[in-house]
Amino acid sequence: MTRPSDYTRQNIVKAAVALFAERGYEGASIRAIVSKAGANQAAINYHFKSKDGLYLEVLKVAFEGYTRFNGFDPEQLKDLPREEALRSFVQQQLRPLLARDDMSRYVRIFAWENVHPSKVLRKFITTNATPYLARAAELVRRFLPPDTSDTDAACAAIWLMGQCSIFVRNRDQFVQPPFNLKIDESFVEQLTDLVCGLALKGLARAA
Amino acid sequence: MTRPSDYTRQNIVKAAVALFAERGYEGASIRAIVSKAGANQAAINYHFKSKDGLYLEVLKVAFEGYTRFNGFDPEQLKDLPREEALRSFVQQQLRPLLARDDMSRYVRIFAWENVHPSKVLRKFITTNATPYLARAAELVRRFLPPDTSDTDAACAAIWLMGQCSIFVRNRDQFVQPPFNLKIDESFVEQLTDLVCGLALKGLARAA
DNA sequence: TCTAAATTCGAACAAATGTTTGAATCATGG
DNA sequence: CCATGATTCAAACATTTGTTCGAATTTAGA
Repeated sequence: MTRPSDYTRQNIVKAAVALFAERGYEGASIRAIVSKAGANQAAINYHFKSKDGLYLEVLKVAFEGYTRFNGFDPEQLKDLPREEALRSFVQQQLRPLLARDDMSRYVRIFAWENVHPSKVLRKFITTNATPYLARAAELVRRFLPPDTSDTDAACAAIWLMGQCSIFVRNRDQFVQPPFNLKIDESFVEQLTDLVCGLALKGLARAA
Repeated sequence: MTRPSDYTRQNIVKAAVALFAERGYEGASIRAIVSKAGANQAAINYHFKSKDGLYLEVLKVAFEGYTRFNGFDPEQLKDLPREEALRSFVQQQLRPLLARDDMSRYVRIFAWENVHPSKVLRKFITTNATPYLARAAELVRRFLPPDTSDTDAACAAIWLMGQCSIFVRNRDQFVQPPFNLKIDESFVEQLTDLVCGLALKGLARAA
């Protein structure tokens, strides 16, 4: 592809990521997006065929960026002692708290998708979340009795992720009053210790 | 007020609750709402002044219904042993899983508000969530060392609520494939045991 | 340099949105 | 029964929405 057209294309995607994250799919108009991108209105339909097409591209970018940043390597975790593997997992789950703007925008886009899943991502989740959850369940299972049912293991994995996601999801609200949490590296480290310690001991005692 | 006008008013609110829950504030058009309510389009502006006014009314109804159903009595919990108080709290947090349609709609409306807080609810939260979190922190504090900081206690309370909210929030997704959880009374009871047991042991060991 | 394709641009389109209007209908108290 | 206010209704309003169009401009290869 040519250089200048790629430039406006990237600009549009970048602006779209910001606006979709801030206002959701329906709340972000293409006029607002092209305005922020400094591009023409018809450029969206030219480059992405439609608003849906742009959104799909944004979802790809967000998912790719998120997994590359946050993705945990199941093979790597398998070689670690279960306690260290758990801590590594929790650490990765909490990592977006410290991430720069792009990452928090990706998180927000997925939060939107969570309350109103698009048909596009629904399939996406069905094929991608399953192995992800399965790996998390496998990790948790190392702490549970051998005869634990698949449902119980899945629930335990969800339970573990919930402990992290509530902080990641509501990060922006916790920073403001009345909570006033100062989210820096030291806080996240502290939080990792807290979550990890509590979850670990809970799991260990359950075993 | 007169009887018939109250009837259409209630119909509109009921339809609005359903549609705001399903599609969010912007996704639910007033034409769709009045159509579902079997009312005239101008009725919304007549009864609620504007779409914003209707939404504010819906938020009131949702919050009132939610707290009446889910609200926990701090005085009552104080008299219980800390383990029973914790279990009661978890039980209340998970209760919406079993609730009938109205309650799950309220939960969904708050989920929308969570990704995109309206100015209306932002103040609302600031004044209402604070005491709620404070009470939860107080409950959790009974398991923590006496010198635990306020921030740590608040984090522990958030941590506890996160374990429940992930199930309540994503209830609809967990029912469908690939998760296929069967959410009935026995499951919720089981889940309460799981969450409560894991959290309890985690907290107890931390103390 | 010249040509053909790729890209940008402003304008217009149809559809959907929240709101307002004024007449019609209803309920209610004198 | 009648008159006054409350309520409903269909229609139209002004905006905003996503999309399409054709001409203008830019880019890249011969």
